[in-house]
Amino acid sequence: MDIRTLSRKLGLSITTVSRALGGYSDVSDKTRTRVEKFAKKYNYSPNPNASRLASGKSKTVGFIVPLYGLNSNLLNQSSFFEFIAGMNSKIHSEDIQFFMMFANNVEEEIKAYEKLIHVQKVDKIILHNLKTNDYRIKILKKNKIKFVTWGRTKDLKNNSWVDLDNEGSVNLIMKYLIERNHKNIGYINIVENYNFAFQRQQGYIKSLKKNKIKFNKKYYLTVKTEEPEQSASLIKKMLKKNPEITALICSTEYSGVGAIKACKELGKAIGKDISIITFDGPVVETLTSPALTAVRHPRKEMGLKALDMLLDMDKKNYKPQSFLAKPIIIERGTVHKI
Amino acid sequence: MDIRTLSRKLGLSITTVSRALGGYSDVSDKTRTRVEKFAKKYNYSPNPNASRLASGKSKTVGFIVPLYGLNSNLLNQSSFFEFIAGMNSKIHSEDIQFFMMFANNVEEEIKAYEKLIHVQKVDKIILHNLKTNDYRIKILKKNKIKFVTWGRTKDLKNNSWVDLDNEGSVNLIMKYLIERNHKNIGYINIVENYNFAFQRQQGYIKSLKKNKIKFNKKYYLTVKTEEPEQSASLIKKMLKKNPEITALICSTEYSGVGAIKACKELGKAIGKDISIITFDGPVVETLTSPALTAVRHPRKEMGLKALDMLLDMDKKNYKPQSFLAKPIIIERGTVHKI
DNA sequence: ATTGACAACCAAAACGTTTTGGTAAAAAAT
DNA sequence: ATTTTTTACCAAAACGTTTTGGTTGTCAAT
Repeated sequence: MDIRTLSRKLGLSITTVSRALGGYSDVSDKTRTRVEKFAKKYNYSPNPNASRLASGKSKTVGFIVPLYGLNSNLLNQSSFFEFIAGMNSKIHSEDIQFFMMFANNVEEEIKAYEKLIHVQKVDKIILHNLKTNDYRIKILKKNKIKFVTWGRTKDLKNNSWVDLDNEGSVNLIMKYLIERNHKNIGYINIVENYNFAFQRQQGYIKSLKKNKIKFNKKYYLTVKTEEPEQSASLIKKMLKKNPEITALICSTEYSGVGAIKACKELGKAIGKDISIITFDGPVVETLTSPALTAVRHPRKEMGLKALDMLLDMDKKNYKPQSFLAKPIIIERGTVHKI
Repeated sequence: MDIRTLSRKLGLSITTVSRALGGYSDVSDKTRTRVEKFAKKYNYSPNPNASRLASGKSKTVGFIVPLYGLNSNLLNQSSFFEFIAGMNSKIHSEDIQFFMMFANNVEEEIKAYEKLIHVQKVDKIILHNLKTNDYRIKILKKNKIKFVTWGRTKDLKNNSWVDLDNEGSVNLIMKYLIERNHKNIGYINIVENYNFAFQRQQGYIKSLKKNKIKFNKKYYLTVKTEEPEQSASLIKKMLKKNPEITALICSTEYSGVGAIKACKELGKAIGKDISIITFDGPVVETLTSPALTAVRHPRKEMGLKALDMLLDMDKKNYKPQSFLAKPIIIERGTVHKI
């Protein structure tokens, strides 16, 4: 069914049918509802290619997935695909399409953006993993392509972004632990030149202050790798020197695994003598024994919000927005009450 | 740059430019190379929407990701996204686009297929997770949409598919173990009503026969869940009753984790007294201690092949194809030589 | 010298929409 | 009663390609 035959059935012009379905005000309500009825009846939906061609709008959201450097392990991170699933869920209701490309190195990435912009003519892009002075920003601005970033950045003013609430999640954990009478709380972070790691460190320090607990640097350590072994040995040292520690917060699931190992080796009963709580790593959390109590971020929601913002940008009074994903705690029994 | 201005610069008609770039034979080689040169110089590439509209071909590959039932945990399975990355890599070279949708329940899935076919007018689809008497097959055949399946099925004759070589991978493992003088090899499978589990069981039995080792049903067990604990307790029992077992093959990374636990609890030195080898679970394998020796399937390649097949279907002499992904072993030290 | 085949090109139609620039009738303002 | 505005509609152009159905000129075969 195309618009021509539909308009004939209705006894209307193609124009009127198009404008009725497009929501224009120069169609009477009576006619509009009639058109909508017929469209539904005959299962009409505009040919997307014709529509995009005629309107000059591609209605395409671009998204490039880097698989190199810091992101070479990305396919193993389910959180990433939760975000994508969140964005994509908008397809069900909105007339948009996605153009996702994977890039195995910088050259491929640059070419991918070129393709997105000049061949596919996407009108919107979701950016993530921003670097300082990011080359992509220039390209996007030059081509006047709207974008939302996943992750905050100081480089950009007045842009829309979504991000994890890292400070908030540490706050949440601290509150959770302090309510259970923990005071000597250790934090195992990943090196702070990761943005999220820095934010979590800040959250830890601020939370302590708020609860009038002195920051003890002996309780705070950073690891460089994602290897559980490294964490394990550092944690073991920390716990040996500071046996008064009753709870450990681990910034990654890898250090969570390390923490379990360290505690076991020291003969500490997890969830009895010592508590462990970790950040979202859904695949790993339940494989440890005991399964890890963890903080979970609603990444699907984050993806959805990012797309909402992108779609909102077409509206007249659009103002930059931001969204912090609020975490929740999933209890599994590695945290005890004193 | 559009084709009109390009053709003017060349002093040729639009038709000739289009046909030159389209590879038609009614253009002289001289002209064709000239056209190609200019196209490159002026960075011309046809507007995809105009092209799709005029040709009546959407050049779109559809792919629906179920996130319910058996697949509710899919976003946590990196292997899945490796497959997608493999398919998508074709975007870099071919003039195609993907239309991926996530479905949270059957209703959404059905609607998603409708959308794919009637709104987006995809001309090709990759199907996976086939059920017997799958409703989707009927829809696709009715609408004459070409498809390739991920996973073999007996329901279909003469269709193209890609799949893991489950029997082959068990063969590979058995050979690997037997070369290291193992004879009493245990197998921890998941319940055999999963297709892949059945194929692996067959591989195990055939491999034993080929190597003239008697199948001992005491060495073979199946687990129902993905919980390591369940595997651990069953494996412990098995090893207690049959201490002569020197190697364990685990069909999932979850039972791999269980196996490690069981062996530790029995005081067996992994990689010394007993060997453990598991199937691909990249996130988990390296988190255990010791890290697990595992079999890895090239799922990216599988995705790529699936797309190759789909594209080949447009050719004249197309015949159904199939592709079995050949596994490799990643050594990490949980397998010893006797 | 005529015919047929072939090579190389092209004008115009087609694809299915949206948008532009109207018109006619009805309603409101003068 | 006339003019202006508003409402509700429409014909035709535009979007940028591909495809159809040619034409023209060259060369070989008759």
